[in-house]
Amino acid sequence: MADISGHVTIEDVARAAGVSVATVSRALRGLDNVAQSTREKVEAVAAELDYRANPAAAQLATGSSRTVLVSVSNLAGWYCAQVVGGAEAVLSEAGYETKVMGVAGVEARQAFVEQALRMSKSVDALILVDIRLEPDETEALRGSDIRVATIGNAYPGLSSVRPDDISAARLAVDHLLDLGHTRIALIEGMPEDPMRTEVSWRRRDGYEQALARRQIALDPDLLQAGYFSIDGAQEAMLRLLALDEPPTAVFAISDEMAMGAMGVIRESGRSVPNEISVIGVDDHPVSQTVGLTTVRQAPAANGAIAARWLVDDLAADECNLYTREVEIDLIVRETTAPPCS
Amino acid sequence: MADISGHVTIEDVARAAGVSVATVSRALRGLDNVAQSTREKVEAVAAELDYRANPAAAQLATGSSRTVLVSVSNLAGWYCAQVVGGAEAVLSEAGYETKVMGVAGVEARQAFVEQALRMSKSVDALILVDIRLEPDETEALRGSDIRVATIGNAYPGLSSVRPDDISAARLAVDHLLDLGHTRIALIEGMPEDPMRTEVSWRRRDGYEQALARRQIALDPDLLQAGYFSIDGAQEAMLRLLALDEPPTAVFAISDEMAMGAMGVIRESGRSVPNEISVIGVDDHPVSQTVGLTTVRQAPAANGAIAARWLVDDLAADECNLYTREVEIDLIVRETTAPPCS
DNA sequence: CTGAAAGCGCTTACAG
DNA sequence: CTGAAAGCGCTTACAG
Repeated sequence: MADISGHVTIEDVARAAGVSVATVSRALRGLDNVAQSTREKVEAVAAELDYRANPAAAQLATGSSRTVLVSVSNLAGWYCAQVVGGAEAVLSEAGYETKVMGVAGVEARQAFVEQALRMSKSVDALILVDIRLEPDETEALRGSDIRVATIGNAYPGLSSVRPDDISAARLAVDHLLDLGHTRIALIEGMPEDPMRTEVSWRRRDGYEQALARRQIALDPDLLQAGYFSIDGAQEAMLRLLALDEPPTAVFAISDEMAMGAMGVIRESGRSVPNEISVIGVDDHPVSQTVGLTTVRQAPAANGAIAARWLVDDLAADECNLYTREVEIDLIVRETTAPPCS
Repeated sequence: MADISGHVTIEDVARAAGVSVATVSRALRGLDNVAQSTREKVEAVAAELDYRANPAAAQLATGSSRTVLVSVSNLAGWYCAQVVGGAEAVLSEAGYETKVMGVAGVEARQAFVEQALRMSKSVDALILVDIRLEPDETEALRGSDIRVATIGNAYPGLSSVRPDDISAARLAVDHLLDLGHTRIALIEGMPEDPMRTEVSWRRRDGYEQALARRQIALDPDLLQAGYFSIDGAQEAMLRLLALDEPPTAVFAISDEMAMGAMGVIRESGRSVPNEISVIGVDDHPVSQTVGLTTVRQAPAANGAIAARWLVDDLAADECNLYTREVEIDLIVRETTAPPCS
């Protein structure tokens, strides 16, 4: 911490140690063709001078930046923050730095691949979380020289990790069905393209499948968009309550939306779960405190998995295609109960 | 998106456009000493070749990386995620990339400044959120050539933005006092050093001041560490309920902790707010859904403010010292009421 | 085991 | 307005 020496270069170290810059470079990076005594001297001098290699120079020479970019749809949201946190932990552990980029809104989405490609020179790999890719974009990414892994969505030729969303949704809906509900609402993400994420429609698929198995007809009135936001879910719930025949249970595809819905239900004077059951997905940290029944997913672990793949491939100079579907569990708490009859 | 050309360099563009690399460099960066016709030709060629400047090379030549690092104590937590999100939005808007680094745990904390300094060559500025600095570390940072801004804490010679935590805490406690409570518990962050953040003790100061003004003696039993986590707060609440004379109100210095406490209170069969009032700070998105009374702070805005300072200074090639204390508001909802007597 | 030298892809005085 | 050339600070064959 002592020296604040503006700019100590490898040359300064070489001079002070009485060796060539090549030797300094080798010694400091731990290459094995360096005499032990030389290495020690170089290390001592480097430490004394408080030398730190300039990564830009190293990158220019080697072509590797030792940083990975994680692009997320909503940097500040719980889900994305978890993924970023999980990824960053393994990356920094492995000696990589992590860059983040938020891709919010349609315009950002449009420019995204272009921007990612531009950054491809300053990044060794890319983790894409919950960003929907068009086929030509998938193609462009696959053709570029950076490795990519996606979380939440899966595309041909790209590594991906995601929960089995269809099963997750069926688990939730079956739970409600088992309790005796038949009028089950779905609060989903985006109603339709262009930002609509795969997660949303996969969970809807699960919802539809679960109902179909029990011969329950789909009622379009019970499908409401909540846009993955609390506000959106609150409005969706308001619409559901205004129905001639409101649902007796609601499945929201995120815990935050489930909590938003619960708030609205209670404000309307109805009780959860006695009059309306609510179930979410995530197992958000506060869900436990409000007793929300949910389907757990562990986004931090997903981020860590993707980061691990990338780091391993980078270290081995390989480029494998990995895919992983992670398990989900139903966590029954106090917001679900049989319908009151 | 067409070309996946592994490596188009400035030289390729120069050759194709029939000019020198110097001219390409000037034209593409919009410098003004370039003939309009030349610029157009160069731009056309660059676009056709899908050329993107290698940032590492630019950085080596200019010394600037156009990226800023934001270091946070808990990347995955709501508060930090908000700050990062707010900062990233203004940074990317201004053409900067953002790196993140989690500094969790004591070991990471120890190595932190060293690491930040090492990264100082690949970063133009640093935003430090809720990381406690020792005087010599502050000194080292101030002496380095990167600009730094801190959020949550303030240090001599470094720019900082933070809420007026003392007032925030007083606002919360006064609210409880005004309702008639006198036995008010505090669930704080870390009980003591080394990771204890300034926020925690500032809010405790506010708590103590508010009580002192009303001549209410401090009861050490009512002070419990919640470690800024839900689990921690739940345990703290359990200890409070086990007291011979439990509190009639609790002030938790974060909403998540407040919600954790609420859960425990309700599980114990007591009602909120009838038997025990609860107030938090943050205005976390789900707080609204559970009706939690709180003191609002806007971490995303703080991140944006700090980022804006840095970007402006960088653009103007200045290095100003900014400080800002942001306003906080009391949001009264349904978890606070007069004590039952 | 070590050094001299070329090269990575830009930017920026310096001439013209 | 434009070009030739030096330089940014590393790494890596290539010799020895």
